[in-house]
Amino acid sequence: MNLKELAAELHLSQTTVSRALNGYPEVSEKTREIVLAAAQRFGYRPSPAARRLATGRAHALGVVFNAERNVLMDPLFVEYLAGVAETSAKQGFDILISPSTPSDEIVTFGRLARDGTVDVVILSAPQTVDARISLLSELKFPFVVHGRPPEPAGISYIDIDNFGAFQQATSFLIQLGHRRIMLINGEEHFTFAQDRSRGAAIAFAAAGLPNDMLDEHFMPMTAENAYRSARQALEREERPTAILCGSILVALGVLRAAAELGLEVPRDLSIIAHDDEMPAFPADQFHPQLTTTRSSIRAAGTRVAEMALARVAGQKPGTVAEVWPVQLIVRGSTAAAPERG
Amino acid sequence: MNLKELAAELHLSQTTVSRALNGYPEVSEKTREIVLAAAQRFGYRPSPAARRLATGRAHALGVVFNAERNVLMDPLFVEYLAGVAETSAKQGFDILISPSTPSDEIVTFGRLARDGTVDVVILSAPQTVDARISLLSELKFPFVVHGRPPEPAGISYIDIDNFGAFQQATSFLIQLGHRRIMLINGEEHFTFAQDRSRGAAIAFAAAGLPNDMLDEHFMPMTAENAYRSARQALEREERPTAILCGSILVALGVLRAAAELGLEVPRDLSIIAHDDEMPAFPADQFHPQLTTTRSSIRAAGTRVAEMALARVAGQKPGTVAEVWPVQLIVRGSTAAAPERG
DNA sequence: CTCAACGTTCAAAGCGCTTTGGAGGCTTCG
DNA sequence: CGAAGCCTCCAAAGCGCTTTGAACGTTGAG
Repeated sequence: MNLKELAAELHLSQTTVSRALNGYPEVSEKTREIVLAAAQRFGYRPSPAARRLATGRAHALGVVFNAERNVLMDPLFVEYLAGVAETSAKQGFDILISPSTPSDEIVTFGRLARDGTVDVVILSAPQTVDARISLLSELKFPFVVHGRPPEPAGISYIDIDNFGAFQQATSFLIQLGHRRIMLINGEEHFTFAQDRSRGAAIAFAAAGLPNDMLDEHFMPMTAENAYRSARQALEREERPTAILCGSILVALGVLRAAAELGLEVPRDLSIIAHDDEMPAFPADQFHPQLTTTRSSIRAAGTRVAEMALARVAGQKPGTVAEVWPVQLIVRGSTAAAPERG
Repeated sequence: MNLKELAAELHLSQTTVSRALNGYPEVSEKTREIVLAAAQRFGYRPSPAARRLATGRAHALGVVFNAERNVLMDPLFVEYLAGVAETSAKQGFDILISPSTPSDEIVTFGRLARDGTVDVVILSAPQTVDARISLLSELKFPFVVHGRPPEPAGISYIDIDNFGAFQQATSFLIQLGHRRIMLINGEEHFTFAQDRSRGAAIAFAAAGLPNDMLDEHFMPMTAENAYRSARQALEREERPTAILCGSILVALGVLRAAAELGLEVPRDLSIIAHDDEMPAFPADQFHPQLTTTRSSIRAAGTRVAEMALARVAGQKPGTVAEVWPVQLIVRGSTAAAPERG
């Protein structure tokens, strides 16, 4: 059943019926009720395609799915998507996943923006030089960012306090007597990796320690990469006594390296990992339970979707710039630094 | 630039231009070339919304994202989605993710089918009694299944040989002298769990062993659940000497349980896990490296997307019914059963 | 009593594309 | 030479909705 038929059924014009259904004021309450009742009764559902054509708004929100990056980075993505999905569903917005390879990612964004298949896009994991942001800004296409844009002015974003988290974690380790600390960070070109790096550096500076005691490594945060780096570092004479891990997966690799070398955590090695709360890998289910800096990526997903929808509803870009605190949760993977041998 | 303008520019009718662009035969090669060149030059891109309205086809493929289920089940989902995304992108199909909770999942499917926002839906993890399949069949809405439908007749699906995989794995363990074998399976209502169960049972029967030696547990396949079950079982007097794991995550939990109890793998306990090839957790990066039954969930994703697109292109349902073989890869987590104590 | 103003409703014109039913020109064949 | 047939192309009618501009009755002020 379409609008025309419904209108005919009611002996009203399409105009009136349309307006009644969409809550416009220029229709009397009595008629509105009748129309709504009839719509209900006939199970009328407006055609999204027609509405889209007529209004020019897609009622959809775009997420670019960079297959390679996501597969590397995250089981996190599911959790994040769940958050996005949740709120957007509430508002009846569809979520369009546009696949892309790193190379044609920018093309994909361009297409999304011009095609009108979505009204707004969500952009994750911004980089220090981010062509996607430049492009969308230039096209004046609505977007919001999950993570810290390199130049946040005039951009709505939400991020967790990566800087604070790693500063706090590093300070904590220093207080425990650790001096040779390894940081297994994400790839250098991501802003979150930079923030974490700065956080750790500041903690060293604040303690009056030379920052060459911080052994920092940038890499895609997989368990395997982490394993390799950790193993190599732990085999050295002057091995680190603590390792800061960019994610739970990284911690997994580090734990394996330590186990293989007969090092006991936390006696011989302290570990702190950042935890985005993947339900599949609860930090407290490890052995030993992991000390973490915790923030919920799912909550971030819901919030970023809200922002995206607000943006569609007309909210100015740059209105929202939230930085969520990150909590240091001390569990069993950290201890005082071992005595000098 | 829209079709009308392009046509005017070329001094041709919209009809001709449209046909030229869409490869219809009733337009001369010469004109077609001119049109294509002009379209290229002006950067003309047809409006998806208009096309959708005119043709009634959405050029999109639906994946229902059951937040709760997916979050529990899988980091796999990302990998799967990557596969789907890959092929659908090639054909210019969008992917629409429809979130749902378990309770309104069926409503979501109904809406998708009736709204015309997608042309076909992909359905994963079919259950022994599956309301989604019933609904879509009844509505005569095109769909394809990833996994084994309870009643496969007239349904296009692709599945891996869960039965064969677990039969093979179980037989292998029996040959190694294991008798008390534990199976940590997925939830009972999934067809894949049933198939795996049957596979293991048949292996016992074939070896002339009573099947009460198979200690089978059904549960959501998280590391934590697995840890709990494994720990409990391994603490018993008559503990299992081998554990079959439904996924790599399950193996992770089992490994932890074994480590905590001081059991060495594979000396005291053999482990075989099913491996869907999550890049984040390569089975050969565990310690010890895991013996697995392997199949690529990503490849399955690409294939199922192909099927979905073929279905849209008019292929009859039930045309495709592929069951992919699963390979047993023997690595370091399996060994001969320990001597009777 | 007249006219302006208001509250409701409507007819019709899009939105940008596809597709039906011809129309015109050119070739071919009886 | 004329009719049939083919190849190209076109005008116009939708697809199902929103939205503009106008019309209609009713009311209230002057």
